[in-house]
Amino acid sequence: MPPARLPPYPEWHQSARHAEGEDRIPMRMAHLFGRTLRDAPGDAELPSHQLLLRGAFVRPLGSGIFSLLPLGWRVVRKVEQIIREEMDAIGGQELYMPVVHPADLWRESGRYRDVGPELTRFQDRAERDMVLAMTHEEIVTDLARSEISSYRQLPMLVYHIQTKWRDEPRARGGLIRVREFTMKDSYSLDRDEAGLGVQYEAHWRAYERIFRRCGLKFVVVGADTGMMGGKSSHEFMALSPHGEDIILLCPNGDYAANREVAEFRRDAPPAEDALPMEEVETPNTTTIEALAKILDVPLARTAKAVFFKGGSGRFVFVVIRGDLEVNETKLRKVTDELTLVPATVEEIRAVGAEPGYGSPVGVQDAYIVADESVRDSPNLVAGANRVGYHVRNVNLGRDYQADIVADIAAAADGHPCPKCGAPFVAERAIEVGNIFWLGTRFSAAMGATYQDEQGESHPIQMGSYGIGSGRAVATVVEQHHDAKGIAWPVTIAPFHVSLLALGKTGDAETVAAADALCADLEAAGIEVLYDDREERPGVKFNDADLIGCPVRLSVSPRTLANGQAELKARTATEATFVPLGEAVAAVTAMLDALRAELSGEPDAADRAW
RNA sequence: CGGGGCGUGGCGCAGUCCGGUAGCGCACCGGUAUGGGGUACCGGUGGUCGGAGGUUCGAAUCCUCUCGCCCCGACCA
Repeated sequence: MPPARLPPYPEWHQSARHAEGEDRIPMRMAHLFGRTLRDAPGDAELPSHQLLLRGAFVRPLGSGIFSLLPLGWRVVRKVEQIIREEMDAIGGQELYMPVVHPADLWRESGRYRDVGPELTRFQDRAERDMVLAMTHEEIVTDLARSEISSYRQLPMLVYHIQTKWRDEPRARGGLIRVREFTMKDSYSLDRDEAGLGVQYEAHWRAYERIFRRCGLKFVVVGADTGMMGGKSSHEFMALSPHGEDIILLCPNGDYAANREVAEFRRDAPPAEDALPMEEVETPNTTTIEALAKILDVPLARTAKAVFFKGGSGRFVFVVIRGDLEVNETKLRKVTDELTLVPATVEEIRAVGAEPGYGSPVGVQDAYIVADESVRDSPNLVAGANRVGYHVRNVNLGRDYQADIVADIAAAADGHPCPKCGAPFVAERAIEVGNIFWLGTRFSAAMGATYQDEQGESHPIQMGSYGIGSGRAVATVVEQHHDAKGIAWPVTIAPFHVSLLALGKTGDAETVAAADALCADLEAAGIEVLYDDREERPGVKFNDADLIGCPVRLSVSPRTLANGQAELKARTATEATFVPLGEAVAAVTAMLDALRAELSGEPDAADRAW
């Protein structure tokens, strides 16, 4: 029966959750919303996914949709607070923008048409077209054109931390790739490219500080601009064997790039005189490897044909040297196709080619794209467009013409760095942040202009800069865990200290000592997760290791016999004992030492690139 | 979207091929002992087997349709 009215203060201030005399409620494990799991759900594969589920940080609601339980939400908020501090430090102003947008704004920018089904479109009750925000360039640009009119107002930097929705074709990897997610997006507004350059660099530095403060090891690489358009983009890639992206790193630090855009040095093979074409019989030889073997030539002396159907309907016929792979991102760019899908057998035959024996010689109604490698390599073996036959000594220019000759080859581990020639190291990585040089891509399309000193109007130079906070949290777990569980960097841990009351349940002396420690720690500004449950010590130790607070403090009849508490860092192998009266000071010192390693300043341990 | 796999108490799984009316471990509740690395034992609560339809005397098991989830690929600020 609900009360008719509240009893007078202070009685109502006390609840069943308050212990005698308490004026605030500690976070007791017995009342933590969300319980830890001994076994991870069977469909979780990544360490971060398993541990965040087992530790009661997140729960799935649907494919790529998660609830954040109290522990997980605390971590995310701490990451976001770090982001806020660093954004504010470079002049950012936080604001808030809607997640539902009128489609007309997206039509103005052109993205309503250009972006695929990952943009969710729907109609409201009045049958107006709407979209769910996957990012907010249109809204910022719309705000800018009404709020900004003079060069005197620039430069400007606004940012927001909000939910976005992208209907990914395939969510995967737990929190690494989700459909509903929170990200920080900032948008810079400048009068010219020089100003944009300053803000681009400021973000670069701020991002380095943010990720260092979160304890992430990362590298910055050049990247594709994708659906954002624009001129330049860098990605902040956290190294992880479970990363979706592959990045190529020069061991001398001269170059680092996402495989999607990575260039590599092409050493021109020795010149040869073009020899006459010569057809050879090659039965059952539909792969380049088989061809090289049967004719006993290196892969680099063969030309491979790869067939795509472009979004425009064009048949794209790619010729590349046999030892290289096609990079579809580069190919999309040079062909100006938004999408490329592998061509079907019927489509291939329709242009006069034969799957497995394809050659650009003699095909029709095809857009022929040749990689630089086939221009520079004479006398290659190509297909004969006829089952069971290939042709030796095929030469671009003499035997066929290409519509474009360009770099469309995928860089790979061991390829030479374009700057210094040293062999690349390929690493898997997770993209935790990116910065985009948009230029006037949106402002020109949407009419966001300012007037200069002469009264002339110019489009605003824009940049956009994103960090996925949930992905960053999962990535930290990928980099900071062991067989027992998570080991949070102190800067983003859900609580600073796991306080364990061990020994016989209800032992008055232990409970009193632990209660007192809890109150003293909290009074010192330390966040405590207090394990007061009626559980065996092993259960508490295992849960503390799983949840991963950076410091563990235990009291039990055994430690109290010496007037001590046991202190252990999550990552340490051995515990130490401290007198009860010095426990708070010892915990504070340990936390300070951990914080000192995560100041955001460059560290000698950071890798050169 | 193509290929593969899986949906049985909160979690992990068995049972499905060879229909007979649901089982094990963990968790949870009560109890006894224990009390520093997921302790032991006793006694319990909880599911009608993703959903719909069909075959059958009888369906978790067979058939049809459907929904959802995971993995690989395609795709992806």
